[in-house]
Amino acid sequence: MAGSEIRRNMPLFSIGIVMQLTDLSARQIRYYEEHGLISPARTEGKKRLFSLNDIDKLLEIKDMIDQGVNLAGIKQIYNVKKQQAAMTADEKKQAEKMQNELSDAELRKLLRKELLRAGRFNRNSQQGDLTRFH
Amino acid sequence: MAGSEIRRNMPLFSIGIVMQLTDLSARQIRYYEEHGLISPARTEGKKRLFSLNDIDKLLEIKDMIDQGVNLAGIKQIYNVKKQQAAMTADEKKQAEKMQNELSDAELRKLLRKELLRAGRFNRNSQQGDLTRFH
DNA sequence: AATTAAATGTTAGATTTTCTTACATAAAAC
DNA sequence: GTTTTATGTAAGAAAATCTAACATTTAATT
Repeated sequence: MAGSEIRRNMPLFSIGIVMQLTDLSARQIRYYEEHGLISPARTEGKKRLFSLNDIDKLLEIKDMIDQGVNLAGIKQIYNVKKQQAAMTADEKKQAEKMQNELSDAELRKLLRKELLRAGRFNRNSQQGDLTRFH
Repeated sequence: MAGSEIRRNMPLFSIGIVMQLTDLSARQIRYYEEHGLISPARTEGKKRLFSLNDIDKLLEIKDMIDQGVNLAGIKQIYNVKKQQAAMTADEKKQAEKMQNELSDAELRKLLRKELLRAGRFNRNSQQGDLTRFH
């Protein structure tokens, strides 16, 4: 599953298509980029080109937005995910301990407010559903 | 495999991307369309939007061109394919018989000239290879 | 070999899409 | 009741694509 990652990161789609596929406005998509949630590639002429992964992520974001999570929350979630992905198995155990003890105050506040608001969360697979497209 | 057909026919790609993916010039792509080999969708503003199937077909065309088949030959090949696809099993038997007897002169000429020029043909799977992209 | 036809390149001007920036507004947070 | 957040909207510029025409090269025909 090495080549598949490349393929899913290949910049292929113009913003117009992504709008249709995600039902997001151009404004929304650019705003999410502005806040670092996605980083679509660019053509020489600076037009955005989105990958399948970008679209997946936008669908995830849309889901979270629909569930009332604000951008700050979404950012934190991605930060957490990223850290976890970068951690080896036993680093994770360490982190779990830390999480339960002295995680920084702001993160705790956010996580409590955004994530623990009912079990509406993790209900669905961590991944935006793009199976209908390819 | 019903939905997958829909997905593969979904108009998603601008001509710029298709150029990169196929290594064909815009002129070539438009020329092949002009001659009915592909029929990409259009945006409201008349810009072409290509599907995965369109791209596959262009890769097939490119292969055939590279092998020295001219557009007339490619057209015939698609005509034959299309007919075959539209035929039921026993219609096919019928057709095989006919093929071996009284196919029209021009088609014979073309097929002999273009198709039977060595076994360079059918060497590769009938399908443009797009696996690297999705 | 000369001529015609097929396939592609190139250019020009028009149109469409996307870009950035700025201001406007509704909803949410404080 | 302000501020902040998320999104809408508009304007002007830049990029990508469009069609149509003519130019060039390669292949086929006579």
